[in-house]
Amino acid sequence: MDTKQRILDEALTLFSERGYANVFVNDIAEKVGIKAPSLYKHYKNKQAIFDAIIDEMSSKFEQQAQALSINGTNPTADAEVYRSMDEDHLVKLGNDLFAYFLHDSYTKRFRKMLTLEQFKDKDLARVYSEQYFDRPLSYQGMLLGLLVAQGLLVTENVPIMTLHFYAPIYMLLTVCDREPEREQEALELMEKHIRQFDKIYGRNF
Amino acid sequence: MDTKQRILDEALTLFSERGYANVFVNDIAEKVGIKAPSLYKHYKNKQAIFDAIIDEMSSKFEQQAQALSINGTNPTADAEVYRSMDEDHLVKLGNDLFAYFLHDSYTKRFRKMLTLEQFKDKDLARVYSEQYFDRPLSYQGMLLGLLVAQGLLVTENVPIMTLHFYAPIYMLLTVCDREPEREQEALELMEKHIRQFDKIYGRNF
DNA sequence: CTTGACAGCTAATTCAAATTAGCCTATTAT
DNA sequence: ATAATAGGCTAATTTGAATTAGCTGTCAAG
Repeated sequence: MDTKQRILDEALTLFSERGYANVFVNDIAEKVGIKAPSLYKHYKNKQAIFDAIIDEMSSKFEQQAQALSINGTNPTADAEVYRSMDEDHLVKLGNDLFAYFLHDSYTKRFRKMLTLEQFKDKDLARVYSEQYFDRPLSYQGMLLGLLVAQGLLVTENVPIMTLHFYAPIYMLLTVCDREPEREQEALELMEKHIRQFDKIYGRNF
Repeated sequence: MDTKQRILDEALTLFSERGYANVFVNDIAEKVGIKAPSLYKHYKNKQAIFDAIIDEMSSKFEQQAQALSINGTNPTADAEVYRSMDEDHLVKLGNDLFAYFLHDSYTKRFRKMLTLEQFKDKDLARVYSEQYFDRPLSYQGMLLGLLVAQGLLVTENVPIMTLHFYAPIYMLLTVCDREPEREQEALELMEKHIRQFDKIYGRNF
């Protein structure tokens, strides 16, 4: 990985741990293995590093949005995959989602960084909400909607059902971000949550 | 309010908007209407102001824990209140909870401040989780447990049901904290959430 | 082979923010 | 009445972090 990229990577790590203001260009340089002034060969200033991270993100999200969709271009094709969905499949879906959000290094660091910077301006607020509220609800709503269409889940209100599916996952995720030692506990709650979700919304027979 | 207290109050406001590191003692002094060096007559340094806020909080929470319990010392007395609980009562319970968390000035500023400082150290992480995860789940679990005992709600797993009740509320709250202009939208989702919650867990007849 | 751009370095420089020094006044307790 | 204290002020001082200046070696292109 070239220096320019390594700077972003190390900066992201530091920003996610301490927040922008508590990270010094010196810290970043040190992690990269160069001296602070050398950073300026690659980025105009500290803010430009931050901005580059946000930009890089935005494009990675585009890709990710595709990748998460198992067969992105054709939602009805996904339906095949879920035709035989049962509780264990749903648990797996939830666990995978949780594991991805929780352990994907890039995702995790970015989320933590945004958590610390979300109130700085409207743009960052927007990015956070998009990424961790609107988009997941919309994507999962689509998936769960397929299950409803299949008759595997029953509800009159898919968006609210989706909220019921996702909100606990989101909340447990934030717990793990701030207290990683509670991950096991969170995973157990996760599984119970999904099993109960399935019991509640599953076709009742 | 005396100066010492006003300092805490203005500092809390600023910390909640910008985070500790982005607030200068000068800013605090200005809001209070004194010069920066005068702050040091009241607090040893900037960190001591932050610490005092946290301490003050912790004690307010003690009180609050009592206040929230309608009849704190005697849970079974609460049961009376809820004997005739129906969907509209539940909506009101949720709305009140939401409105309190969202609009109580002190609570709101403190929550936002903690959001920005939660990764600084284990203590702060603990305080956040206690206040916005463990305690609400435990308290609401108690209340919802009463409704289950009354036969007004049905579940085999009260803690998970409580998660289903609270997690969406929490999530919508964080949305409003970062995008206050979405409050209306959040309130509507809130109400739908609770109505669906009631439909799901309510006795089915 | 030599030139220019790239990416590093050390040594300033700048600037802003926290804190301290030392003075003044008003209230309060003796 | 006066001495002590509390709480304010202005004017330093200190510190530390971001950035700039300007030098150097490397390597690829002509």
